[in-house]
Amino acid sequence: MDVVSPELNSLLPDEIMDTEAIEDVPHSQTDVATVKEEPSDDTSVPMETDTPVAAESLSLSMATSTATTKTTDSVTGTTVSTSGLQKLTAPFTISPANHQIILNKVATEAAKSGTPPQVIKQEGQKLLVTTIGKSGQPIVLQLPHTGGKPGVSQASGDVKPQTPQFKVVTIDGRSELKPVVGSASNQVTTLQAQQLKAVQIAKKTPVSSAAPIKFIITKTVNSKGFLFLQPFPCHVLSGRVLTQNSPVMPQRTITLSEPHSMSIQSIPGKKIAISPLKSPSKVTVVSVASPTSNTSQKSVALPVNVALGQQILAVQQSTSASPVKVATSQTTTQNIKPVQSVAVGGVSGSQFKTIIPLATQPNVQQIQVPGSRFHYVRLVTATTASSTGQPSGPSTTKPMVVSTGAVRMSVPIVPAQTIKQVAPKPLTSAAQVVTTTQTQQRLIMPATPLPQIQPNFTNLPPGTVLAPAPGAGNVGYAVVPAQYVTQLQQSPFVTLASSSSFPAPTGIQTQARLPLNGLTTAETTSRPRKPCNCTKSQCLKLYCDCFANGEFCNNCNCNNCFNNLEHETERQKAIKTCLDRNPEAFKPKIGKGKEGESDRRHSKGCNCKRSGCLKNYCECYEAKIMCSSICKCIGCKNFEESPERKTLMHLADAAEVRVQQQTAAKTKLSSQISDLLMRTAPVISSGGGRLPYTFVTKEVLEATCECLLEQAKKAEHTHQPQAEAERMILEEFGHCLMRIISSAGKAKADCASINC
DNA sequence: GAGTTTGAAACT
DNA sequence: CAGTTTCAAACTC
Repeated sequence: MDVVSPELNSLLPDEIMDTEAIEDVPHSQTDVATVKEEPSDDTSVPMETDTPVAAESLSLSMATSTATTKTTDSVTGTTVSTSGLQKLTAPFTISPANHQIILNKVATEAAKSGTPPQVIKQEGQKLLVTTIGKSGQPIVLQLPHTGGKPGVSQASGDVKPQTPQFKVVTIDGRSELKPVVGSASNQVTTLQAQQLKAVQIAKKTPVSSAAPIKFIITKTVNSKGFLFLQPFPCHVLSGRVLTQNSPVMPQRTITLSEPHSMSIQSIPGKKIAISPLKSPSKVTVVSVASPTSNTSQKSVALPVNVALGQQILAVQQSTSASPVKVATSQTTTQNIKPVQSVAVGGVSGSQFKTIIPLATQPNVQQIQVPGSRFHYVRLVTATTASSTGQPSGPSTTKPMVVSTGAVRMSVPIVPAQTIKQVAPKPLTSAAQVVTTTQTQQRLIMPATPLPQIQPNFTNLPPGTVLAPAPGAGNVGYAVVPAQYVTQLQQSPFVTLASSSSFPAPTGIQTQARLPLNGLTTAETTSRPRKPCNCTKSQCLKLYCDCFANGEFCNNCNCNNCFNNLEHETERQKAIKTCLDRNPEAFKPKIGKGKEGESDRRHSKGCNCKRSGCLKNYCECYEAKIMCSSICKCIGCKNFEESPERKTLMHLADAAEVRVQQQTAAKTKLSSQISDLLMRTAPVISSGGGRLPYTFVTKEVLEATCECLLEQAKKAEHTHQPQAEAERMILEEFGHCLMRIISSAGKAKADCASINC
């Protein structure tokens, strides 16, 4: 699996327009995203795995949401409609191999495939989703200009679907494209701080076990169109996500209530739970359908709270290699399976729906990002069970492999519940998630088969992401550290899907470092955690700081480490054990005070006996907080009036100041050097010749000195004051330098002309 | 870098 | 819940 790059968010338009009409786009379209054709052996219609009969649609509706994206997949083709797309600048690539959608894939990749690169552009809002035609013809979905201004919100409550302007285009120029079914109701409401964008792509349930792929992406954008990746706050989820799968039930509904803008993604037939993370974090959820599942998926209800400005990405993948189709909940000329729907903010409608079919391969590669905690994401295994779903339509049916770019979810996840329906529940203030500019991204990737362990989401480490375990109808969870996704940003070489035939999108490298919301990745990423040195705990006990902080071990010095995705099963068990022992084991020990840091205190208090609580053995002291009444320490010197503590603090402050000064000095020096190099660089590059100072030969130097001496004599003869004399000399020196530089330039020009 | 100290976590 | 053991980080030399 490929990880979505941070720019994926940027790709999402602020506004998405629904389109019902399909327009053919010339093959020469330059703005089209590259689509890779995926040969589909499966002539049968790819359908959702979880629901045999009814297609599932996921819809997210938020009072504050401003953008809506909808994707529909009909038997004959795949249709994606989006609304509010504003910023689509990154290439969007679909990889046939894994049925994955790759976002931000480098253009070179597309070029390699021999297909024209697909680019989603914000301006034209042309491309949203591409599918690969069965015939090998890529399909390009194109969105016409909405005319709406980005960031412009419509009056809340406006559920009036916009006119579908979404275009589906095949590379070969044929209009075989699938009718855009189901008009996405586009509801735009005024965003207080951010705008929500959700894109949902629903796919019809495959008749055969062939891989139905569903892909849901929701995205939240602030008023500036920036996407924020933020850790999940450990808040209670008030909303519920309902993903129950029933052959009888045509639709699945996930309801999310959020007072603020939010985005939610749900995957039909799969369960996705997003657990609360650190407040500013965002979560990306990717669910993968199990290849072997042939039965209806278990219904799961997930209460979900979406934080303001947070973004959620849910990706559902079917394991089968069959072509993926996207179908909207609305009727189309073609058979469409029921789709799961997710309603947010109590607003009904298909708004903010994004379903993206993904490759079914559950390959997972460990990606770790320092500093963050687990994201709790509950992934629902898509069942590939043979469903009553309509057989694949005409030859136009196109298998689709999609890997999406990074998705952000800022939704605390409540323990999943088996609920068929979730009533829209307005988010309470308590459920609010604070949105920050943090750019961390979360990715949920397929996990190895997991035992039926359903950790208490409320107690999971912040930032944990649960990935579905492949299996028939089984819902597995893979707890993925929030850093997982972030690491992708930092480590472009890491791919989520090892099996993916696609090379890791190189675009992630550069894109990952692109400033998001004015902050660079480095700025927004917490500092790397110290590597652990565990030898006996397998990094699966709280002794291990990595594990205790909900992180995978990365670049650690540990031995026999099980704190990675390769040992997800063991890891899950360990987490469960810890939670059984202490439900708050993964919660931060240092609780934030109500008012500032002064109120911060250790949740349990320390038990120091010999350190006087003035060494880092003491967790209170280590956290730079004073011991409190709940501490059981002996001989504590870590209190306000403690002279020892003050002395240590002063020393520490002084040391810190020195370090900062040194750092600042180094930074300044480095900057100066860089600036100098930058100034000289043009000379080098332009002329390719010698630098000006290389012309300062001995003769030139002597001549310069003579000029300066002459100037000094002149000042002396004219009885100029010393200051004036110095000024004259310096001025002359400046002239000399200018002449040297000028001569150097001329010499280079002459040389260049001669060479020519 | 090796050894010691320390206190949280785990265990009984 | 208390006592003991285990463990890895912090610390010292």
